[in-house]
Amino acid sequence: MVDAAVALIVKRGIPGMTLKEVGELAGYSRAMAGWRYGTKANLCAFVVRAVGEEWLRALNEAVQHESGLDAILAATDAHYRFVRDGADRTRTFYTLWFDFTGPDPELRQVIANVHERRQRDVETWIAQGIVAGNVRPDAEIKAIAAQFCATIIGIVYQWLVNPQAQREIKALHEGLKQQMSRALARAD
Amino acid sequence: MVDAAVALIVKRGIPGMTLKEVGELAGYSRAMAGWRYGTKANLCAFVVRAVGEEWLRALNEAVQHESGLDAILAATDAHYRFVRDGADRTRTFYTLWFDFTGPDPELRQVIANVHERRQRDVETWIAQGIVAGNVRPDAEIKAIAAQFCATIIGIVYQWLVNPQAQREIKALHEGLKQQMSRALARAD
DNA sequence: CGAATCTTTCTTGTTGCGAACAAGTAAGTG
DNA sequence: CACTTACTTGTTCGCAACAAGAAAGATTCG
Repeated sequence: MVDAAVALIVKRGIPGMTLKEVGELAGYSRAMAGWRYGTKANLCAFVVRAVGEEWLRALNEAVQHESGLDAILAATDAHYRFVRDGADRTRTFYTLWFDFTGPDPELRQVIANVHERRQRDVETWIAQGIVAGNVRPDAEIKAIAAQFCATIIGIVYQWLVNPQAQREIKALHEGLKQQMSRALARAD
Repeated sequence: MVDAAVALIVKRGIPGMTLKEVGELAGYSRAMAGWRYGTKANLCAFVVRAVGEEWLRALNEAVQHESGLDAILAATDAHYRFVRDGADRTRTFYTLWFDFTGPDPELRQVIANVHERRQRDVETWIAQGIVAGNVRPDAEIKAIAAQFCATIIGIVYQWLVNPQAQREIKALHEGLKQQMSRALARAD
């Protein structure tokens, strides 16, 4: 069911993903998706949560043994791979993510949660780096973490608008790594 | 008519902005908006172009006499004011902007244009700064400009999701200025 | 063990709303 | 009086949302 929704959103966008077709593509009847998820918004939220969990697991695995700047660099690389390899799911995830900026407070909450979790992870990495001594001690943790998350979102946006430009997406991730290095490296 | 569309999008999001209500809110009949713009997508594109032009004028005015790093800092400040003062129009602009990531190639073109124009402006500022000597000569113009634009978009995204956090939006703009200073300042 | 009921899972039927279009009307212009 | 422009009412089609039913187990009780 999630796969069907992903396929349709990638192909025709959110308005083009009809509950009818999701049901039929999954091998059921017209109203199946509507019955199981109640509303279209619910199905969307479910997809975001499903892919979000997947991504979080992949991220944890990639960063596991790192801390400080290294953790952030590893996370950036993992994000790039996520975009490159899981293109359809990642695209759907972020398409919905951007769509949830609307006025529905419940949907907003879904992304607010993922977003805060993400930002806190980054803050933790920086703080660990300070303790471990491989990050400059006067780094403004919250500000830099927020900057990192903002830039990731901006990069993803570019990719959504222009998926062909693989090369540029790669370059943007590299640029972000460089920027974080400048911001966090000890001035030894 | 544009005002009516803006008001409705701010209040209820894009799906909640119906052509019927736009027409009626503007003092006309049910089908007025549909008749004048043809389709809903057309009306949206029109609004984006209208607000985009407005913003470009304001930006030119703000940056006019600056170049190099100073131009970028002035542009960042202008963007923050745009968010702070023209909240409704700015919000609508970016709400549509994010929505146009869908599969409709014509709508994509609208943002691709604005986006490219923006990025080229930034590249020009940096190049001018190199010529004038107040930007380090080995700065990677395209990469840094792309980074700047990506971060702006990321910042706006945060604002769309959480409009209350004025303080944080301000901080993100300041952080961006700092980041650009680090990337462009001469290493004298 | 087997029949009756209950629950889960899915289907067809229906309603309401919005986008898009068609056909019309009422102004003003040449 | 033709003719254009600016707008309105009328209609169609598709989708989301809901309601009511059917079919296939699972559960309970004689």
